[in-house]
Amino acid sequence: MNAPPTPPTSDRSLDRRSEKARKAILEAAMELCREVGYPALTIEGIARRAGVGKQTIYRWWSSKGAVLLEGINDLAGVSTDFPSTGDIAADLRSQMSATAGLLASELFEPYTRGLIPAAQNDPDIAESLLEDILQPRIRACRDRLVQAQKDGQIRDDVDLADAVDLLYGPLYYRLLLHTRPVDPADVPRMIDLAMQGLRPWPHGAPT
Amino acid sequence: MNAPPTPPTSDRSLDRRSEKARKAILEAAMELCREVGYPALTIEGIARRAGVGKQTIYRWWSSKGAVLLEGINDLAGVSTDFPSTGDIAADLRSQMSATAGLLASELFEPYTRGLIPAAQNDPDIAESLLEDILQPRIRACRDRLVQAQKDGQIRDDVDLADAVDLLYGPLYYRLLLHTRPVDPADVPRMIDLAMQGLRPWPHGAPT
Amino acid sequence: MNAPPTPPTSDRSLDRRSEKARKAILEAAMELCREVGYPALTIEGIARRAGVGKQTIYRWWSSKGAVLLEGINDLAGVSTDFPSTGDIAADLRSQMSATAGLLASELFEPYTRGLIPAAQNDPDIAESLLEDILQPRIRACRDRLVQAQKDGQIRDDVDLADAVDLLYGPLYYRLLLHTRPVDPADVPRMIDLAMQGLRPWPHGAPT
Amino acid sequence: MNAPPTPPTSDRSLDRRSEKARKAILEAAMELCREVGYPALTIEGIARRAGVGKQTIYRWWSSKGAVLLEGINDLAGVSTDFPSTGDIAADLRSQMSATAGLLASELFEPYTRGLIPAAQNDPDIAESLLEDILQPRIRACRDRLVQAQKDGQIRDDVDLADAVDLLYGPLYYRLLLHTRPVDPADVPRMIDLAMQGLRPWPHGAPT
DNA sequence: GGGTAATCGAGACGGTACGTCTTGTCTTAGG
DNA sequence: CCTAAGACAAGACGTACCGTCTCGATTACCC
Repeated sequence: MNAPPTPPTSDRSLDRRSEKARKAILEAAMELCREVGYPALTIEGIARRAGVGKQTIYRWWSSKGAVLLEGINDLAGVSTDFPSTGDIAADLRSQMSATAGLLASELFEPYTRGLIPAAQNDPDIAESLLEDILQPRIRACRDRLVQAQKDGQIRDDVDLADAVDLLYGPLYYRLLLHTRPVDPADVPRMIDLAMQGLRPWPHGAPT
Repeated sequence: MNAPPTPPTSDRSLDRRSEKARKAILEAAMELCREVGYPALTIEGIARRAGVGKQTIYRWWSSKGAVLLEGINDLAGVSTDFPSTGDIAADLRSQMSATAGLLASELFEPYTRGLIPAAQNDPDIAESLLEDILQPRIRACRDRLVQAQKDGQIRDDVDLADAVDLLYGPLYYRLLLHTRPVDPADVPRMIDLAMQGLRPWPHGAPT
Repeated sequence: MNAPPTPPTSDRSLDRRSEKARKAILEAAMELCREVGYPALTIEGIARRAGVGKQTIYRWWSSKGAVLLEGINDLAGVSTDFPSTGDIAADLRSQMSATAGLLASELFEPYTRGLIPAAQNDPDIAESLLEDILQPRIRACRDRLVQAQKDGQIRDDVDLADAVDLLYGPLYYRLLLHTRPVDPADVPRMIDLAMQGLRPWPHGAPT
Repeated sequence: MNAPPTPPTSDRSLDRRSEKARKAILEAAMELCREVGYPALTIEGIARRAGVGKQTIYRWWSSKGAVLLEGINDLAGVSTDFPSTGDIAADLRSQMSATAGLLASELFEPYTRGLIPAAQNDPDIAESLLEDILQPRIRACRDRLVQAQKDGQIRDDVDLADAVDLLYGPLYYRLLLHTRPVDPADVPRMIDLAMQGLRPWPHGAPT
């Protein structure tokens, strides 16, 4: 789906695409999504703000969601690596606090307000979102958990995909259902909880 | 926000509102949202399918999201009570499996595809969704956890709001980010994980 | 068409129609037509301004044109009589100057802006307008012309229906085509012209 | 007001306007006005029949009246010239009979039923109607009358604007007030009347 | 270093939906 | 039974965008 928008890694000297227009479009889309929200975000509006013809957008992207996706990608950059100090709890704390900070930042509103909603109704967006944005980060986390399990810091019988869900789930739950705002300060407490569990002691010991 | 749609319990003799139209609208909206998705859901389309004038929708609801909200509310009914057998893990399993089943059911697609996305961009929807749909269920869960804590089945120092996030987070994470489909069969495993935590017993046992 | 709106001559004590509502409606309609023009005149608007239910209008009149018709009728009153001093030119001058004054008056805008236009597209309005408003006045003029012809002040071979057209035509021509505003001061000149004709002398006499 | 609808004489290479759409719109509007009348004439209806988006109408015209105006203009064409045989009465007869024929023709119903009524309530329409349709014809008539006056066929003291009113007034009077249908056969009689006047020859003069 | 082909800004086009307004009918209370 | 009030199905209003299309005017490649 995202094929035409040649990624920066490919040979840009072979296409006549205007990098200036591309940047103006992504920036305009991100700004507008923050200002007016995703439903009111409009291809015409993006073109107007970017000083670009509508066709230039339609030529390279298939929907406003696809534009935002590329915008977020540019924004999120490549930092998918996970710290590895040897202490899994500490590493989770540092990485996930940063993540929580990003999710709560207004810079990432197009992600929350636009992409995740769009993904619920557009399989192409859903796939790109998962593949391009989420999976690299999930994989990085998972790799770190594998190491932690080898190090004996995580029980051997724990399915690490489940572990990722347990760690990141609460973050997105608060982000998307608005029960409580996402707050990096809460992250360490939640990590402790996930590590220790709710149960008072090993297995059903004394009353 | 949901004030005008007087619930059937209030004095309908002073209310000239047509119950027939109301039902036709809610049903049409839910159907259409499932069929064409939330972005393509249209007030005009709802009116057409319901055999109703557009004004009749605008008179009582402020947006397509508000219509869906009432539709989901009718659908979800009043069953917010939580089982209480004395075994918290068993109770969570039975309740949360049911919840996972609903979330995965296509009947609830308007909730996933429509309401949660809409809530990201419309504070009124967000508030009603939280107040009318989520909070009653969260409260019910929380009350059960309070009991469990009293019974010594949950550590005393656990913040129960955190506990709710830890339990329900993974469900919504999978639902909305599409990393893995929501599956009731996975629920017991996730509950065990949340109860026990990731960490191996500190040299045998905890406190 | 105008049957239900019982004329003031019939027994109003036998119907339960509210005279208060009737007057309020007529007045509101005339005012609004002057204020916003005929196309923007609305049954709802009339009802609102008159403090009356819409049904009360629909019960007694078939269209906004019919309301105006009755309003104009009330306004124009019964004075259809033509002066008869023995001098036809003088009588025409006095009568037609008054007519020109009325037509130019803003009180009669609903007639110009509403009824005459409406009559072009609604045969019922056209008929009532002709029968109730115009014909009585045309007849009065014609009767006076008959007398003048008997008195030798008008050629015997003149068709008096043509004469009426010749006299009143220029008035309505200016009124409705807006070539020049209707001005009572111009009336005597036009009457002289109609009486004398354009031709320099009897029949082609000297150069 | 008629500025945007660039006439075919101007530089169409800079004008991206679709001539096909323009023609379809004018034709549809004229047809519909004849079929359903002016009040029931609708921009949506015109667009539907013309197979055109509504915006394409709103882009170039300000109201349904403006569309009809252009349609009538296309229809009436450029034939504003007046015959000049030397006999003013004969020339008036030939020209005004033709005019009466047009006014009575159903082709011109949009003019009678639509434009003239619209002009009563819309100053823009009134101005364009006068400027684009009426004045050229009035001027042509007037010029012919000037010649006739020079030729001694019209009294020197006659104001020729008055003369035009006297000649055309009766036509429009019958057309718009529906006292009698407009009939080209009546034209010569009315012209004779206007030329000779109503008054008997001063002391019995003519034949 | 001109030819040429794709891209650019611009914006008209046929459409669909918006949210508002009015239509004419119907129902409800109150006098 | 008439009234004021106002809900109802219907549909037009004028506006905003959709996604496609056609214009010249760059622009940057290739020969």
